[in-house]
Amino acid sequence: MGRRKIEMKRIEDKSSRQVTFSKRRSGLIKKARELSILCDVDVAVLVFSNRGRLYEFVNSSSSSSLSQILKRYQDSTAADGKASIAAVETESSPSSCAEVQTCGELVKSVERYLEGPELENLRLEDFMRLERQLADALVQTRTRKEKLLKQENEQLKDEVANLIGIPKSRNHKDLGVNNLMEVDADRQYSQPLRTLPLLR
Amino acid sequence: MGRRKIEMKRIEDKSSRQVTFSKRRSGLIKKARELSILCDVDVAVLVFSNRGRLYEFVNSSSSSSLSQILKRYQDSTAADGKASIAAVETESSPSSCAEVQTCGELVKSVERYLEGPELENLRLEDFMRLERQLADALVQTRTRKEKLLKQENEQLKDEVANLIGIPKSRNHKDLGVNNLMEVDADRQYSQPLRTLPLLR
DNA sequence: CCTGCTATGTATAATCC
DNA sequence: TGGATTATACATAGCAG
Repeated sequence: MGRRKIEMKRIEDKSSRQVTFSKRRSGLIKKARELSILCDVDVAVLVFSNRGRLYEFVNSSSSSSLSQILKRYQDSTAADGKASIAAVETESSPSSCAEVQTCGELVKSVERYLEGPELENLRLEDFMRLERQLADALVQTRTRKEKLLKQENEQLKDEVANLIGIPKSRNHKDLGVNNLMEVDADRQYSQPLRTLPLLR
Repeated sequence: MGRRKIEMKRIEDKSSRQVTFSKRRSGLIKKARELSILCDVDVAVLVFSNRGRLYEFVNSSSSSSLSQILKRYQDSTAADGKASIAAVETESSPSSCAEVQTCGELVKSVERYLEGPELENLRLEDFMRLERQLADALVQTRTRKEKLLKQENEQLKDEVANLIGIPKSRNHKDLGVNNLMEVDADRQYSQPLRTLPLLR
């Protein structure tokens, strides 16, 4: 991009490194702005100079959570290098869904193949393994999903049966229906039937 | 930068907006990587697609506080319903393999949906999402795998052509073959042909 | 929907002031 | 040290398969 091609390694000359930093930094931020505008997406760029100065770009329409995080980061660095930010406790959901946890574990181990430090270059072998694991995980997910859909369908059927089959008959029947409705609400099911087309 | 200059405003055509997003996103991340290397500084780029997917670049030598913040950010976004899926372009293998790294992070964030603390009871919705993510990851993995197989096949063909087509003719031809072998070794291909049956 | 190609528009390394 | 200039390398918009 300049008079001649440069090697992709740290520029040793301090002066030209500084010049390049300045030029490329503004170039990067310009690109980020263009991307966010052209494609209507949220983009954030953070550049930390060696002297600790932070240059950033965050498009304005960006979700508040992002800017909050960045703000929090700035605050924390301004105040104290580490510490101060509330740690997010990660605690897996205890019981239920053995299949799911299996799936999660599968996925976890698959992840290691791709991100493990020992793999400088990813090998074909790893992709073969990954493919199998993902396929398995997918099957398990589909199984679980279908089970949920089935449960839901049965509940809905009961509900319909109650509403249509025995209309306005007894009060305690209506009570039963209401209970089912409550279950649905608890589980936060939404637009259940619209999901069916995605099954396969 | 293309056949003609484009206006700096949202690209209305959905298809070309998607294409531009893909191209410019990778361009931006490439620039970020170059800046971090050439100038020896910490750089982070976060891009959120409209579908909620997160593509990011963070140079590996980045100060722990930065990566911690970003990691924490990922967790927080994974936790809320909006589902930003992390697709990290990690430093590990410098060039190439964007797809793979994307896949790895995809898998990682999918895992969060299953193990995240905020999900007391897993919802149908989550399984729908998970299914899609796994399917995507699977497709990406297959794509990458097939690409590797293709490359490898061509190299092997060349090699065979050199060995059979021009047997024992010239020394510098043999040298050519050796070079190809070295490429194979570099990329750590292993047991190539045994993988074929699993292709589909 | 991708993948690849090519003509062009941009970014920028080197240079000059 | 900080711009301005220029020759090149690079990124990418529009197409084609």
